[in-house]
Parts: sequence; C-alpha cells; structure tokens
Amino acid sequence: MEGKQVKEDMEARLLEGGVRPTAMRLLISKFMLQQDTAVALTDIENAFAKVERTTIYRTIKTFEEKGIVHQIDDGTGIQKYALCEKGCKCDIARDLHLHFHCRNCNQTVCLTNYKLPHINLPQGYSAEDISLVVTGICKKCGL
Amino acid sequence: MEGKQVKEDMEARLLEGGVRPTAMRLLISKFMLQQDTAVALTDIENAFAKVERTTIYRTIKTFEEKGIVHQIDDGTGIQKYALCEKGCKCDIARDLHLHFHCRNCNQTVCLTNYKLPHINLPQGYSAEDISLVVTGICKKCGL
DNA sequence: TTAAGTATGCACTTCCATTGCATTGGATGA
DNA sequence: TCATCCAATGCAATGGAAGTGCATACTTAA
Repeated sequence: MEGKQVKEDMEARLLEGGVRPTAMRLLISKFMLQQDTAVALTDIENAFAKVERTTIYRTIKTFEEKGIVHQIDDGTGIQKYALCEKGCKCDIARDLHLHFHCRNCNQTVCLTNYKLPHINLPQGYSAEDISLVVTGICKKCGL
Repeated sequence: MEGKQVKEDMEARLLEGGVRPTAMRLLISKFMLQQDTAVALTDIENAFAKVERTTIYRTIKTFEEKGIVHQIDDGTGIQKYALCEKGCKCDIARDLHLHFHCRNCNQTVCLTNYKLPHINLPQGYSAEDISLVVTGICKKCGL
C-alpha cells in the first residue's frame, strides 16, 4: 500500500513534468526518492545491475531538463543528482539550497531547509544559478 | 624591470610556501598571475606548447598542496585553478570567496572582494571548506 | 665530483560522460 | 486488429580529462 502510494505519487510527478512515466523511469525516480543522499549515475547503475548505463544517463538528463531532479557538483568531479522538492522551480531565492559533502563517507546531502543566503554581485553580473557546497564531516562520521 | 619584479615576487612566494622555484614553476605561476580568470590545465598546456601535461599537472598539484593556488569547481566538470591571494590561509571566514562562472564566455573569475556569507549548518556537521559558485552572465557578456 | 633527492618527460591506464545507430515498445489512427 | 510512427531503451564505441609508473635530467649538499 505504501509502495503503491509512492508509485502513484511519482507517476503524477513525472506526468506533471511532461515526462512519460515508463517502468524504467518510475523505477529510477522511486529509487532516488528512497535515498537520503544525492546519487551518482554509478550508484543507480549498481542498484539496477540489469539496466544499461546509457538508459540511466538519458533518463536522468530528461529528469533534469524537466525540473524533476537537480544536479549537484560536490567537488568530487562526479556528477550527483537528487530529486527536486515538490513545487520546485529551482528558483534562486526560494528553492536552491545548501549541499553538504562529507569527505569521510563521501556522501552528499541536500540540506533543503538551509536556503541560500542573499548574495551580492558586482555591477553588471547577473546570476542564474548558484551552487553552494560545504565540505567537511557529516553528523554520522563526526561522532 | 616590471617583469623582473614579478619574477622575484613569485620566487619569494614559492619559497615561502616551501616550493622550490624551478624555471617551470616560475613560468607557470607567472602565467597564472597574469590571468584575470581561473585557468584549466588545458589552458596552461596551450600557453606552453612545449611543456608536458604531466609536469603542469604535478606542478599545480604541488601548488595546491602548499596553498599557493586554490582549486575551483565551477560546475563545468573541468578543474580550474587560481592563485591564492597573499597571506591566504584558505581560511573559511577570511580568505574564501565567491566565484562566478559565465555560461556565455565560459570563463570563471574569483571575486576576491566578495567573501562568503556566514553559513549555518545543522547540529553535528562541521565545515572545512566551502565552494560558492554563481553561474550567469558576466559583465563583459552582458552588455 | 659524486651521491641523493627532486623535478620533469613519456607512455599508458582508467574513469566517466557522451554519442550514433539499431531495436523495442507503446500510443494512435485506419 | 493491424499498421505506423515516435519515443524509449540497449549496445557499441568514442573522447576528454585525471591520474600513475617508470626512466631521465637537474639541483643541491656533502
């Protein structure tokens, strides 16, 4: 029952984003929903051994274009992704948030409650996107 | 005369950082000093066609370890580097600054006058490094 | 001048992102 | 129901950048 609910939710969300909710896409999006950290392509690949890398790659790209996931560059050089929150428009002031990368466990999390501070820019510069990544030791590793 | 001054300055700076000021290292550091944007390995490689990639790579790594340059991850997936300012200890509150990446000209600059705002973290998390990159249109491209 | 340690050059590997093309599958209209 | 079309998926291959092992050249100090 819970599973079914989740499935329907994700399905609605994909449709809303203009993405056809294929089995593959539901699978991948549900997987991402279950994670509490940002995932790399390889993570998804490992979770679904049978699925082609390319498929995952393109699925994620589609999600990204449609605003279903956002990309995170945590400084490791490996692209990570996390589901956007509901109603997210990736608006700088309202939706973008802080990311934390733990150098010990190598995991990256979205701190969605920690929005970006206001940032001043020199005259003539215009901001379209902001990436704020704090690196250090996370709660789990810091004990 | 100016050139000589620069050379001596850089030499002093390398020595200060505990790096032997070889011809190669002076060359590379001086090149970086002249740039007003962060440079990628490839940029340096192109500037000095005769020099081995690996040498540049290791030179930069050395610089980075000794706190002479800092690495910038501007979201392009390509590592960029810029000289630290004098007296920089890469201290979060005092030295770290904002980076701006222009999606038009693809250049990344250090806005050293724009220090990082204070950032709150959830209980249990500790910050060691912060990367703040704003993407958008720079002054030159925005006209 | 020689020995030791460091820096540089060359060749090679690995990892991940990305693309082209063939194939499958699902929606749609006849 | 069947034919058709387009989107999604799978497979193979490419490309770009980071990184490493080893041989050689250079510097410094004894």
